[in-house]
Amino acid sequence: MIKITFPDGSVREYEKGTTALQIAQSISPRLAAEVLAATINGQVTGLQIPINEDATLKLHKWEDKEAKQTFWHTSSHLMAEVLQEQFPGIKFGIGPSIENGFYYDVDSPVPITEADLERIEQRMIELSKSDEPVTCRSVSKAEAMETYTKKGDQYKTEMINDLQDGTITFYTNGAFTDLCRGPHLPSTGAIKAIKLTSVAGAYWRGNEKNKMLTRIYGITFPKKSMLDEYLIMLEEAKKRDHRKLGKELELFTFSQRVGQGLPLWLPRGTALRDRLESFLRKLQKEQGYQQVITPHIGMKDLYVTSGHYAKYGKDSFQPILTPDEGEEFLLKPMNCPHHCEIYRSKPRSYRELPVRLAEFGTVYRYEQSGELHGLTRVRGFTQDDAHLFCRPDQLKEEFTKVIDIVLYIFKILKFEDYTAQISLRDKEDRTKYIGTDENWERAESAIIEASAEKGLKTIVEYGEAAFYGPKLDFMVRDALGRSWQLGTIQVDYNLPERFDLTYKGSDDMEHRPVMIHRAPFGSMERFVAVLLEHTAGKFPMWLAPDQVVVLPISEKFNDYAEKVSKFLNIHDIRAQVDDRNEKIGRKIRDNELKRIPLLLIVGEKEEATGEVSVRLQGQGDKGSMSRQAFVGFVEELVAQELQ
RNA sequence: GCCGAUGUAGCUCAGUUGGCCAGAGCAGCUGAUUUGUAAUCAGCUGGUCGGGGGUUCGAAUCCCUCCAUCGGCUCCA
Repeated sequence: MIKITFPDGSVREYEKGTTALQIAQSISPRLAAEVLAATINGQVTGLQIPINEDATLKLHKWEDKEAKQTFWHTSSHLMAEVLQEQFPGIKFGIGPSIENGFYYDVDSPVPITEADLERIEQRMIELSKSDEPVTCRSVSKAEAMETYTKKGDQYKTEMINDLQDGTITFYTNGAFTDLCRGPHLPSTGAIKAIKLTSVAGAYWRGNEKNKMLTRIYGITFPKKSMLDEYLIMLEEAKKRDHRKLGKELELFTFSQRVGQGLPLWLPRGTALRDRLESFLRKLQKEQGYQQVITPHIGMKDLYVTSGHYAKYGKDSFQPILTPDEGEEFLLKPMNCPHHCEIYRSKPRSYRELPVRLAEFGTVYRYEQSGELHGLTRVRGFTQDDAHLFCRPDQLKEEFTKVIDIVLYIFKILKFEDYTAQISLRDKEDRTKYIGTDENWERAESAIIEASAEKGLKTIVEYGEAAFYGPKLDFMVRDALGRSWQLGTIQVDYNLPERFDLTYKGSDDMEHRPVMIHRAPFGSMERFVAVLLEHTAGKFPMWLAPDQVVVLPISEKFNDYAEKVSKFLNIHDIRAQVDDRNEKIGRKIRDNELKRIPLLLIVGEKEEATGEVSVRLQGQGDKGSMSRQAFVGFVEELVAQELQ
């Protein structure tokens, strides 16, 4: 007999070799029907695996991540079974579960296209109805190798090569057997709703030098209604796609003639961006930043000095040659070298540090064409950049103050779902990095401590640091669940060295300052994109390109509407008049769709009393008030938004 | 850059298997209407069917090529 300990602390005895599924059945048949995976002694495993010794056991229902992963992983095997049947000669790469569903990478002699997906889905449903058991078998490395060598499968044999003998298992569902670590569902019957979402190319093992395999994505659920819900959620998310909203709200556009990845900001988008910039400018001024302006190009030599040319020269727009002198210039891919030269423009004393140079600097990077994506990945963009040159002992404090700015922005704009990623050096390989161990340790601990003190939700990634220093990135998800880096704070020991930046210390000696790169928004483009999706285009009052639109009931009241609008403008409220010859209902509808936060309806009544009738976006009629009271109302709203 | 899909009016989209002067709704313009809280009515304008080349008596439709967009992969100072 073996003892099984449950999460609530209770212990039950079972016969040796009992499976988690049998244990679930012994507790209640209903539980057994709902449970999808188990964690045995901290290891996620399939319900069908016999337990041979005393163990702790946790059973997972759909709500648990472990259950979903198991469910989707089994789904990918079910899909593979169909693919093997319908595409003879097909070879399989890897087929894991992902955050939302699963995929399988395959190498098929016949191309698989989206047109095939529905047919594959149908067959998967058929197979799941027959509720095939999923069985596990341990095999020796030699046997595993032989199985796949016989098939001429270079992918699986390559994987087996990397595995330890004695740890290799095969999983079988129906006619399909796969090299797999598991875990899996006990049988495929639980997979009731299936949607194969897309086909895409993916390099074998993620290396672009390798062959490109076909990746088939899908998602499955235990119930049809859950799939329907998921698909509706996807539709909703698409409605907030910043590319769609940007077009609808006339914020930005692209032109093939101008070039791909080069956004054109329309008047309304520019108004929005201006508000964001002045908001940040004000915060920075409070923290002692100084605003600077630098040109859009710089001599190639500048980037050779900074080291960027060697590393990123091929990813930049190619050098511009002057017609006469034959000098080479680069469109600036970053602002740092220019700012370093500003630092160098005069001797610096320890007393004036930190020097904080800020610039909304537009930079150009030759991103790969396939990587461009709306406003989130472009070839020309404006960083809300600043470089802080400080003494090593000031590093942590400066770092903390930058975190404060980022957190303040997130708070004001109600970004609650973000994670802070701390990128540190690779633990094993320290040769990739420049700078002394002492400096690195100081910088890394400064970041870790500052993040902890600010109570950030952090994940630590080793080996993700830039070659010149560790960094802290703030990651936010877009409407479709894709993760984007917004704010970034990076420590840099490289550029001060390369540009020979110094300051005179209290000891009358020359010292090397530490540099912090930081961009709380990341870039104006990406930030506006994420903000658009976050707010679904309903910007807070203080940011909205148009805060108020005045709607006269008929043309007779255009003059009064104009008067109201002017009155509001004088009080720094962005207001316009919709004087189209349309019915009031029509004007309301159109302006609601444009996400105007406040609409003022004016007609005979209002003109007589000098009042305005107020409508809040999405909330309808709020009654009328005097013009002066309305100004107060707006000011109150804006003040609330900005705390 | 790579794999796959897509590209018809300013926007959203119809145009089955190649065959009358390429359509609709919205937007725009003109006129009527002068409106009280989410679409007033009528008329009109607007398209080298992404660009180029080819097949054919005939191409939005078939083929080639380039460009752009979308979904991924790789990359992201």
